[in-house]
Amino acid sequence: MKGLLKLYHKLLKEYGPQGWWPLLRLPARYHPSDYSLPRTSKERFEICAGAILTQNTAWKNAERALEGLSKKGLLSPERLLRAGREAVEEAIRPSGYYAQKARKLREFARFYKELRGRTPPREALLSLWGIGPETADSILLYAYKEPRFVIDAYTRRVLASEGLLPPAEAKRLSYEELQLLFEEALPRSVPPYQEYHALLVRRAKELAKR
DNA sequence: AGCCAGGCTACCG
DNA sequence: CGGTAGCATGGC
Repeated sequence: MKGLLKLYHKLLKEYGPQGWWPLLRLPARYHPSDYSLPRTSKERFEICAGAILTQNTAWKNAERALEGLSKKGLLSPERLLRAGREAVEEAIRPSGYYAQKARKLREFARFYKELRGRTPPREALLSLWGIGPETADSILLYAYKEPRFVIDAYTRRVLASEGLLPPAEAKRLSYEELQLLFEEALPRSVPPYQEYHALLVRRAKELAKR
């Protein structure tokens, strides 16, 4: 689908680089045009945790949960595992679904530790409780810099509103089918995958304002 | 005062 | 397979 590449350039021109994924230690959180992050295992884990905490949740609330974990010194796999379930739930309460997300974080933490820095296969991520396709691909793309295009609810809306697909089609196509469309339309490279996904979210938010 | 937010699981036909 | 209830808090 050729229109996909055109849309990318259009959105990039209109909004500029978005600098995803946000990190707590950066005052502005976002880091446009800096594709060197994450640089440490700590930052990598923070991205993974954020990907879980933001499931069906506004980023602002996910960020509060991350800050809650950070403030209590729980933002690491070891500390998450050592802390009690209740302490984790309490720290992440603002992000909602706190009981489920506490379990997801702790199960992911065990998995993360066993990786010892290696990049997980997508199938391994998907086999974890609480990690679906979008969360897995967000982790791979932003935390591990693997070229996997992330599809979310916004993607479908923008495709339809930009006239690239009939609304019924945008809805009917599976996650993997949509992902393939984007991955075939773009150069197989991490920065454009990161930017395009973030730009689609940006666009969808602008759209929602009216 | 509802509706929605950077989903996923479990269970249904 | 596709469709849907349940999970929960905070912003608008």
